[in-house]
Amino acid sequence: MENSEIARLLAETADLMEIAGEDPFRIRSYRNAVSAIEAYPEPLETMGRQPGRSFTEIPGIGKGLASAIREILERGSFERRDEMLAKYPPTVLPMLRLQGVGPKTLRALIEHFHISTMDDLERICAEQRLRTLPRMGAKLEEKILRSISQFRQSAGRFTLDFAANVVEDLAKHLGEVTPAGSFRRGKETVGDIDLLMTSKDPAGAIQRFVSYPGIKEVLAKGENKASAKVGFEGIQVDLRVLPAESFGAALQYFTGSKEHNVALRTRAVHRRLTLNEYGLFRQEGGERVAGETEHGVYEALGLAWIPPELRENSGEIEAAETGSLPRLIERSDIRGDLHMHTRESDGRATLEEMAEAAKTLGYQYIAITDHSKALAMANGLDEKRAVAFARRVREFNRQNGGVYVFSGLECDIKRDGSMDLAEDALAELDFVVGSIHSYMNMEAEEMTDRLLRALESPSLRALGHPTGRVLLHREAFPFDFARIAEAAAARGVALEINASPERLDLHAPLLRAAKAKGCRFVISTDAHHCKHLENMRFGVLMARRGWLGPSDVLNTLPLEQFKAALRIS
DNA sequence: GCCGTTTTCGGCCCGACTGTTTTCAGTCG
Repeated sequence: MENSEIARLLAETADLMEIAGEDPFRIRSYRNAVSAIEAYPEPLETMGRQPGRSFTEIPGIGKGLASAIREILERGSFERRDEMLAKYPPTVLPMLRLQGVGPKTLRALIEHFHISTMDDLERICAEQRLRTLPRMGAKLEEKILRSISQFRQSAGRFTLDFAANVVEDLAKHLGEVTPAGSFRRGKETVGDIDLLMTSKDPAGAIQRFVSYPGIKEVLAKGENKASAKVGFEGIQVDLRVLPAESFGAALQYFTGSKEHNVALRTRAVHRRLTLNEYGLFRQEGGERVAGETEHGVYEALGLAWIPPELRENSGEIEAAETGSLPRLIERSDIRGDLHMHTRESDGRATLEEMAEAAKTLGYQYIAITDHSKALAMANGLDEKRAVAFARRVREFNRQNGGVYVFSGLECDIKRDGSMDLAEDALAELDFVVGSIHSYMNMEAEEMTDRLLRALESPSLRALGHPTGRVLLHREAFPFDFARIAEAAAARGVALEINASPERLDLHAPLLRAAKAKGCRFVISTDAHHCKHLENMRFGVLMARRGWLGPSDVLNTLPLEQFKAALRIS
């Protein structure tokens, strides 16, 4: 069993305990354990088999949780979870994710209306019965209904990191598979996963697939194709086993997008060719022109091979025809990571651990950007602590020859657009990221003014997660993006591509718009522990979808050039 | 439930908004 699954069971139990109104400190311990386990580099299952070792080695895990973990590894659940599930069915849990619904409200709803699903809650709100409860009114009914509808829209979609884990696991089980579909295009959320492979023994490959232990339900099983729901969340995976001669055509076909494929097929027809998932053929005589490789298919259509991230029929075919496709940024171009948190605020690792992890990734530099004081819950830094931290970082760099650390801050942009910390304190820091974490329900005009004012701050280097969206959860807040991009370009403030798979903010259309306005970018992980640093790849995918090359992204610069860009000696 | 002790108990990040009230509980970050 994976660490993430153990963490999920504990988190679910903590949610249920919260609804039941149990001791908040005990619940906090569970939540601490969840993030400790998620961040833990070693599989607990392996660790549990090693004599002389105990889960209490992990900070945040004591005797009680260690025994719960042992129980989970033995039988897939533990006593307290079973108890809680006897009280409340797991179907109540998704309702906790709705805006305006917390554990207390949910408990009141369950007790008064005996609801157990989101459908029940929707009905209560639609019938305007929620308002019969104390302290609940029409506004909450509306808010919940809005939130339910948004939840429905995102249901059945998954974040990229989740899909990546499924793909990696399946690849271990199946051998060489090639993902296609929106996953291969690097779309920020995916609905299902398409996997392709070639094999001399298709039946054997299909059999291996349907016997994968993570499979929840086999939806279809044929000679060359099978579909199944995989994992607890039930993401659909389609596997296709193909003959080698049509692999490239199939890869092209199943990678899409639909719009891109329509344009390609039209192009083929103009050339008296026909393109399908089996290959590219002459209309007269049916002779195969291409199909073994994707490159061959594009070449036969008079096009350069198009990177999957660009295949949205938004100019890439024209560029491929004229040989003007951009040289896209790659993960190996990245020299540093400029947004991360440590224990100083709400991160889990120390500055030293982050620097070490960055070194392993081959980086030359990082910026530590903990939260500022407005995020009290994250133990954000005030002026005094920020300046002291900058001193500590300078000391670290003197003593340490490895990765160069820039002192930074993720400074809250307050309601009026001013910075959370005084400018003289910010001036002590090397790299200030400005981010909005509150008052996201402003009108567009007010929000635009707020961001414009923030961009006036002389210390600001980058605008963090600029639209504030959280995938599958919260929409971007409204503002005039074109004006902000123009102002950022004029002020020399970089726009962040936040690589956290929950955000992936900015996304492709905005990146292209911003690039056209002359903006520069940084790709940053917003890591809260060392493992998160690996999310850089998702940020790079986003940048590629936005047609960005290395010269558009500041953290491709080697250390000395980056310092020069910041005017740091 | 964890942790660290002033070591077997007592403390454990908190400030502000929202919608509902008419003084504040619950949510959010």
